[in-house]
Amino acid sequence: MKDQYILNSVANALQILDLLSQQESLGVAEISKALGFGRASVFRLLYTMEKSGYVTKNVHAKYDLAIKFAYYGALVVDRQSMVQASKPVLEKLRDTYNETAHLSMLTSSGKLVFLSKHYSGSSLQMYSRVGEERDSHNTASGKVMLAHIEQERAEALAGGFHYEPLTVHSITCAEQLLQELEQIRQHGYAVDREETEIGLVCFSAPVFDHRGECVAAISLSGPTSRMYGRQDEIIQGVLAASQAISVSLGFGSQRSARRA
Amino acid sequence: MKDQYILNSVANALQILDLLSQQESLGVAEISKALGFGRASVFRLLYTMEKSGYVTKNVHAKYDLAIKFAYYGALVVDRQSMVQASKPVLEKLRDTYNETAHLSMLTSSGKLVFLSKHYSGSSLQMYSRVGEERDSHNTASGKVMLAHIEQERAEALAGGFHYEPLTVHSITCAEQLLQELEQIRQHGYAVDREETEIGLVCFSAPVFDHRGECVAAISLSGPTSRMYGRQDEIIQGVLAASQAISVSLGFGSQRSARRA
DNA sequence: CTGAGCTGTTTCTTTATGCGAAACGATGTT
DNA sequence: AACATCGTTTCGCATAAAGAAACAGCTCAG
Repeated sequence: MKDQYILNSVANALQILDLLSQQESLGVAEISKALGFGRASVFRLLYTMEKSGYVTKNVHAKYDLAIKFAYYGALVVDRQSMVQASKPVLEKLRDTYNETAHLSMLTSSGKLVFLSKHYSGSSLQMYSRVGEERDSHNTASGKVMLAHIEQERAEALAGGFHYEPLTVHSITCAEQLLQELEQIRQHGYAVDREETEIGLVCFSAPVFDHRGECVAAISLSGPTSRMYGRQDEIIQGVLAASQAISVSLGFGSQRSARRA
Repeated sequence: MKDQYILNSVANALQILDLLSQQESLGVAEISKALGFGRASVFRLLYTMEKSGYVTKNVHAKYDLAIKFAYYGALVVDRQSMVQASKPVLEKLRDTYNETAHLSMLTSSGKLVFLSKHYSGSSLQMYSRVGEERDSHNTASGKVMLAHIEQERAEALAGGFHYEPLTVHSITCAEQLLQELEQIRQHGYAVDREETEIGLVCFSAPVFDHRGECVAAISLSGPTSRMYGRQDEIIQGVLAASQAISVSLGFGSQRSARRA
């Protein structure tokens, strides 16, 4: 009895979808080998998912994720109220500094996920795509979110992270992370100083909803050369933007319980 | 024995996802009522899908599609080679006429789906979102695609459509549709003259890949007032754009078998 | 305060269903 | 022509999914 409520076939089907997200155009046998399910089972799983419109079979009997994912994906993103609320503010932020602006939130597993991206005109800019997940502990927005959720949850998450140093500036342990979270709370913003990639700097500030909960974070990202020279100015801009979004979500209109 | 290869639990799970796409924040009991499954079964299905990251449970034990859909959706769209190839061309087309440009393709069930949308700056523009599906028989791009796939498949699809007239200009039967497809093949482009909505006009042309297959269609949409005045000019622009995209997909580089 | 009527979760039992093994037919390769 | 490998189909058995019903927690009305 591994997990008493897991439905085997459903979990297997979803595993196939995950596999198809990593690699396109897979056949029955390939999936069978990769996941260790019988060929017949894989066939039936794919057959069911094709009839339901979640995968498509091409002429060579290779399978792919269906375009339905694009539609559902767009729905999911649009339903996050902060995406709508942040759009004009982030566009203005992007235009003011001509750097890429993001809106992000935490997943239930404590990773950071991008909800929207507003491209700078520059040809040198951060790679990312909406829906993508990153480690929270080496991104500015991830650290901002961790700093503003319940302390005990943040500590639990921090204890579970995998601190692989990506650059010489990376955070290497939970203690270091928790210490920085304290500073972030004091300053009201977070910085990623080339912690994931040399040359990439990122400033981030929290977004609060009507209950005073931190539900998202915004960030402005760009290359070292362009970011450090006008650091103070940019931080002020990011902070102002985050506050504007919070207000449009109803923050401060009631007596919102702000955490210490 | 309805469909011998359908896996019940998998199909049920996917039905729940479809339901969650229509309505957000549903509880176990609500889903149970809507789909006619037992409460226990719904709970187990949702439990499995949550562990696999396809749905999220919020604090009130209400379920929603997870953000994973956004990521997978972006992957699916990006993998369609014509999305990349068409981007610069469609941006230029949009800028030239300041109207909304779309790239679309047919689904396996013969509906039209939007692969990319390039917004015009105008405040009056067509509503649509990437991934959304429309009936093929009353959209310009749908008709273009039908006109350029295998004749017998087009006829089979045309016979299966549901011809509900949306405006006085709508196509009302398969014969009328097939007749128009013939004209579209002769002219090389299709027009939607307020067939879905009074006031909305749309011009579309086919995109061919390296084998000479019609794999997509592009379109330019706008209000009657702005479209009809420069009709000929716009049609030329759309045709030129579609040919440019076809060429960048390798059309014409080999001896591509063009259909009659 | 209490009881009715909702939840979501858990347990249990029975049956149907999903599973693997193996045969089949079609393709393509050596 | 023999072989390998693919997707599909069949079959029988053990398992796992489904439903009924008990349970616990909640809200609300009287």
